[in-house]
Amino acid sequence: MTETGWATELRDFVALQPRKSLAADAADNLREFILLGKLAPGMPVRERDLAEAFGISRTPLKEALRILEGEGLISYGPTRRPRVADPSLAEIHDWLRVQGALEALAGELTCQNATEAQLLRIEEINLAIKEARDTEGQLEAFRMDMRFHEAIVAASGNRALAETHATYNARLWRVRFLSSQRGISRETTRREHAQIVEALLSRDAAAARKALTNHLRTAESNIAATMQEAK
Amino acid sequence: MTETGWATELRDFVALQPRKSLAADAADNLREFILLGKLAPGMPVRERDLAEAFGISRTPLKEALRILEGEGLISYGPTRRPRVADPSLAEIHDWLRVQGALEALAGELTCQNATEAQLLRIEEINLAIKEARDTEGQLEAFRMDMRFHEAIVAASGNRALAETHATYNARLWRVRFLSSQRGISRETTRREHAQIVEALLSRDAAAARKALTNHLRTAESNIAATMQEAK
DNA sequence: TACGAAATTTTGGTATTCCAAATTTTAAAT
DNA sequence: ATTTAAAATTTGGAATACCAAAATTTCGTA
Repeated sequence: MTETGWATELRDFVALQPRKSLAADAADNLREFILLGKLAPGMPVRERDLAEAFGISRTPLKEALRILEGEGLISYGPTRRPRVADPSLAEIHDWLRVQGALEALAGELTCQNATEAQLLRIEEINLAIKEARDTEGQLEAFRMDMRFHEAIVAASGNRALAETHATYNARLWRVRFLSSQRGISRETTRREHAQIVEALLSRDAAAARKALTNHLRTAESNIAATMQEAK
Repeated sequence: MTETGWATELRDFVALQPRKSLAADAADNLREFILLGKLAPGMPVRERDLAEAFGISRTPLKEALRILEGEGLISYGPTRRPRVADPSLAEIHDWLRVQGALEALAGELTCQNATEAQLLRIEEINLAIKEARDTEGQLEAFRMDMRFHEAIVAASGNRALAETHATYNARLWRVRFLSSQRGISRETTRREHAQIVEALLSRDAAAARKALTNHLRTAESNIAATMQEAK
């Protein structure tokens, strides 16, 4: 009997997502390690050790390092030796400015293009953040916060924007997480998120741009404060 | 005799620039090929053939493909087979929006941070564009135009912004080049460039943002027209 | 002739190996 | 004890070999 119907359909569906490579897996795992601080910033990365740790050869591991280089999590020295990135405050400042511009654009586009359902989903996530703060741990609440911003960018309908934004999110994840741990300005965050949601729901592009830009500025000073006292 | 003085200094200086790898070279060459249209958009890329053509093995060539993937010049299908990217008008539209946001930010930052010398250099490049249009060929004039925008972004002093902008430049290079070949709206370009330079020289951040955003809108409609009639 | 299945070829992913550059260690000289 | 040169080690870059998945061709059957 020739295969037909749902079986074929399911197989095609599965086939649509590119089969994950060892390199992509390693990149995911390594990213997690770096973001959670299990690999200290500035620490040299030895390909052979890491490859052995992951149980893969150097070839895919090298590729994983390249991926993370693109995300700013791994940096290469003048002699091509990789190490865990250790961005200065000035670099992070630069990243936040770009991230701000991207989110501001996302806000505008989302006001224009998002479906009503997408906007409601954004509002929903924002409400879930508060709950997560109480019921789940800090980390889960932080993850929810990231998802809030991702949802806004996704709703813009601009795939390139979403991808570029994602790489900046990766670079900034750790420092933003540390900053959020300080627990300052919870009330400020709540208010700024409310402003963002309100602007989006009323599809006021200018207000959305303003609210998101302002939100990033706040993040900037929080991060600066965090890094100062960490030093 | 122990090596000292200028010899050591020179060696250290040379050592500072990362030795370029075969992969980086191949990426440069391949990028050129794609941008000049010697590899048609949509064409499948066979690693073995290309590696042989470049006289290198597949290992560094593969890496070169990854680099160009990051720049949007190579895309991978569901079965991990690489091909020369063939962006739709919708995708290009998305890219231009992001590029616009990046340049708008660059305009703001340049007004704040650029040295006087950098601003004069930007003005100088803009003047050189007109000359190149007469004395040199179209391609040289186009390259000068790219340099104009690069100089603005570089003057912002934000390295991450410059890098991200560069990747979008790479993606958009070919379609912008084709669009510029149509030769329409030379006068419009001249006027818009003048507005940009004026805003920067007077360090009027709001005006710079506006002028650059507007310039990108113009590029957008030119490109749309070019692609329509090419189809 | 048209269709489909099986055999063949092609292709990218990965492991292994070798090599040159860079780093570290060792040892000798002052 | 300090410095410097040479030897040994470590490290990333690149070539090669092999494999499984995918695409193509071949060939038999209706």
